Amino acid sequence: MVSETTGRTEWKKSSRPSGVESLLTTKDLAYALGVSESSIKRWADEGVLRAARTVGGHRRVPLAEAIRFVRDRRLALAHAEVLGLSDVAALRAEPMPANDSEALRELLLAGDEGRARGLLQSLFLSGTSVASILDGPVREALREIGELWHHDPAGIALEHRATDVCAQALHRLRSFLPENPDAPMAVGGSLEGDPYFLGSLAAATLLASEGYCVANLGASTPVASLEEAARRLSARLIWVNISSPPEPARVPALVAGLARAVAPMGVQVTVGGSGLDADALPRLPNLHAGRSMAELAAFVRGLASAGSAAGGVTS
Amino acid sequence: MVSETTGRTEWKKSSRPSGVESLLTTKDLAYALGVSESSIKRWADEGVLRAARTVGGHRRVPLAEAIRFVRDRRLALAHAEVLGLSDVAALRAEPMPANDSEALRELLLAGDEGRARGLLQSLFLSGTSVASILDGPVREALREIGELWHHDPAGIALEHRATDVCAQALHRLRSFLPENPDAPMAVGGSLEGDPYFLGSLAAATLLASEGYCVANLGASTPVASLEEAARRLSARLIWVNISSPPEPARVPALVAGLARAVAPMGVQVTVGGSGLDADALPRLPNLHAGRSMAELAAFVRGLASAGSAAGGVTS
DNA sequence: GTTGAATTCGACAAAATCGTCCATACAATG
DNA sequence: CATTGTATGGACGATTTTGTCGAATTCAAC
Repeated sequence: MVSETTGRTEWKKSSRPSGVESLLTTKDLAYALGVSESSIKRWADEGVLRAARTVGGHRRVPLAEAIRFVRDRRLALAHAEVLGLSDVAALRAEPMPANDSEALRELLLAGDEGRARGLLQSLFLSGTSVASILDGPVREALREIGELWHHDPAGIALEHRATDVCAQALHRLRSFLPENPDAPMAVGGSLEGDPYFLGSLAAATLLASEGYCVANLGASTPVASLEEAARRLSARLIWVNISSPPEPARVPALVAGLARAVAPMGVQVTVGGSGLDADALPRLPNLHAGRSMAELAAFVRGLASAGSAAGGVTS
Repeated sequence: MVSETTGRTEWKKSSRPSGVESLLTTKDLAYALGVSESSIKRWADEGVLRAARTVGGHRRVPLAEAIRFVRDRRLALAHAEVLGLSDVAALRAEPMPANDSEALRELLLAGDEGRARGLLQSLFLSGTSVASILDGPVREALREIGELWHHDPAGIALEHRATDVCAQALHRLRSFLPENPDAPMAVGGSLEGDPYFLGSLAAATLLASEGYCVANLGASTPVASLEEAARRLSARLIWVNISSPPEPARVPALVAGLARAVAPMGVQVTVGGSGLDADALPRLPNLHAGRSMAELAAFVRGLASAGSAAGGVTS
């Protein structure tokens, strides 16, 4: 079930351990089929769609009936992932994990690109913040996949494919975000020699969702290039993702040098990532470390608020 | 929904948040294409435009089918934004060099993400094959950008950003392609230690456009992982992208070993990329080198033809 | 249990689409 | 020039879908 206001995807848990049947509400089925709730109600009342009733009179459509209905009538699906995810749950004879992270991990391990994308997309469309999606399901699922299998070829294959699927999903999320060429500019990437591009892509997606105009330089970008790009594009913000730097000990000096170099331009530098030792960073007025996308989001919101109040940041 | 009087697209406020509907009504599609509803209805009834029906008989056109139709018939888009192609609409604003490669290069150098995406999308929509797009504008523009500036920080920044913009564009192109889970599977990536992901992404996009179900393992993937993924996913084809391998001399042995390992499964191995010395490869029945995406496309079409004619390849 | 927010119900009005028929435009042909 | 064939766009009542509202129900947290 997709909840619009709570912003979470919740799957019904059946009290019976066996023979569970997922029941769809009119809203969920309407969303999956791309029609209005009124139509679902009418079809159920006409009898063409067999719907059960709760004691209070609410319609509930068993998943199997929904699938039969779609197939019999040759209906097109607007959002197959709703039915699809439930389908996985039905096949496994147990509900999909209520936890979105577990659900995503299972889909990624199964190599189910479409439904994995669908899960992230439906989270986004149902109002979950990009920060929550990235800090939650995406980060968790990839961390677990990475940890469990980091040594053998099959594990590497799973991890690489999972990363690609997440990258696809993030690119599609970004295509839903409005673009504003007049928005303040942000530039970023991973440090030179750091091959992980997903952290930087995640930061780019987050900043785009926060209204920035984003230039992602991707993996293995020298700090000098970040500085140059920031200068040329008149960026207000630089993000640096640290995942697997070749020389962790040099990271603090590198980012500190970057922060000092761009300080005269009034540029803020934010650093984050799994490979970052935040405590090792020197304290500079325009250098900020964050452990999560939520923190990055909070920071840029703070910037925006200060800017709109004093006019200093956006000027 | 498209308002007739204002001529603008207005989204229902109570339904899901922003996003393009994946099922189009006749009115929406007519507005997007700048034709009458009657024409849409007629095309759908003739079968040249495959439309699903609602329970009550209203036509609904899946977005992917609408895009296929536009591409096949070389139709102009009057209001591309209705189809989620606002990048294409933005492209119309100002004149471009007649040469697509030059135009793309200029847009990438200017960091104009939107118009760069729009250019590639409009090439796709006007019927240009994915292979031609990749071998032409994308390859040319990136090659020139890479050659001109490969040493200084500004050049690296430009190249990284251009690569990211192209990656965005390819991901969006892929989102236009129909997905078929029953299609033959293809697996691929760049060799271990080779950090360039774009060549692999390009190959994945091309194969998707040729009807394959694609699993892209991305940059720096060990051959053992490619083999394992091919085995697990029952792939029919492996692509290997060679851009900047750490030890070029070992490449022939690596891919030859891969080809031999998967030969018993009847898997074909295709190798390509700017860093490949095709003549150094050993001759094996299931190992193929190609210099361009057009060659890769031709090869897989040959595979498909042979398979459908003799049943030997797909058996 | 009780409570409160979110969801769904039922019924109605409003809007969109259907199928069909016909007028127009244009090119090819005799 | 007249005729034929073909593709397009518009008009129409009938049907289907969608949006809206107060009241009732559900669900999770207390």
